[in-house]
Amino acid sequence: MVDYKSAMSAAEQKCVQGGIRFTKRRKQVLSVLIEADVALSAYEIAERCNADSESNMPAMSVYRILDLFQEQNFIHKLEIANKYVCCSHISCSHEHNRSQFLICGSCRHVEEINLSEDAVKALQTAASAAGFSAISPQLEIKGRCAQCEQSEDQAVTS
Amino acid sequence: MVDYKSAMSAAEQKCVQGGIRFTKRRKQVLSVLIEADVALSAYEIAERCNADSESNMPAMSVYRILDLFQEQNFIHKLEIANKYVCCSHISCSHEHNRSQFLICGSCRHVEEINLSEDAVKALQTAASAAGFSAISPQLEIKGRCAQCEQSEDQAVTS
DNA sequence: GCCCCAATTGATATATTGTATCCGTCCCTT
DNA sequence: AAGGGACGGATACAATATATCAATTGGGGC
Repeated sequence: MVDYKSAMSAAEQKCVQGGIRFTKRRKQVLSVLIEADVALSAYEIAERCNADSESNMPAMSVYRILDLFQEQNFIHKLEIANKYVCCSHISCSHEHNRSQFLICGSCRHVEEINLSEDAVKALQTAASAAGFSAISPQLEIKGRCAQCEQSEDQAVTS
Repeated sequence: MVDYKSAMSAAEQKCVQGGIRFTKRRKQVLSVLIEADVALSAYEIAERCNADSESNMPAMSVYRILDLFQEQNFIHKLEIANKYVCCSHISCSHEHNRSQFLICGSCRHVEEINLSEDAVKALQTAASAAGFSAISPQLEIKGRCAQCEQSEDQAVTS
């Protein structure tokens, strides 16, 4: 995952540089995403914000903050799962424009992977041939995680 | 797109083989998807079914029929766009287990493409390394279509 | 032909995800 | 201190999807 302190301070720094406030609300949301070991929906984020404190985080605010964080490249939205994850490179200072996610079609478990340059180029070439000028640097691939594969095997053989 | 008559008769035949009825409702939904030149949401399908006839197609029925059609490989669900398209190989008799879609992040326009075997293999290899036994044969790639790219250029330069 | 059973559809409710809008508040700049 | 823009509160609502149970239909065996 991501180191909590370095991620939070990196985010704060980037906000300051961008003329954006790193408010209490925003800290809450980012904290939840950093500490989560799974992808979370907007409403799950709101729940977790409200779990241990008196704060009442409305889902509306979560969506607004998630939009902002996506613009700032702090997080990724997984559109196949309708869930959100902290960018694993949030504390890096260099640019990182590629990220690929494997999403289990059964349990929605998410893994971030790194594709080879060649694979990405092949995708881009195919896209260009179809008139798409650029593909998203973020790729979502649906599959089946090892655990779900195993439990299905058991179900079949039992 | 897909030839209407051959697609409908192929679907009917496959239903019979599978012990499934190819009912009026199901014909309606499949017709709409074959004749549509774009991906449609479930509620858009319901609207189109109800547009020109007295039939009152509830969204609930559309979802049920879409589920069935996905099992039968008549259609694909584009999870990034929450829309549905007719499988371009619905009238083929051979097996076809791969399909890849480009989805424009701006206008949600969809193109079906064919990736090279090598590209698919590269994806599968990366997935296996991350513990995913198999990736979905259906890949969705978000990008930007030529038209949206152009209109954004105009917006920037104007 | 008739009856039964399973598949299909109808009908209704509700969950989940996301957007629109308007206003109040807070903080920074001047 | 005042003006103004960024931020959040509150509310409503749109869009997508699932759950559940009852009614109907249609095909196969008698």
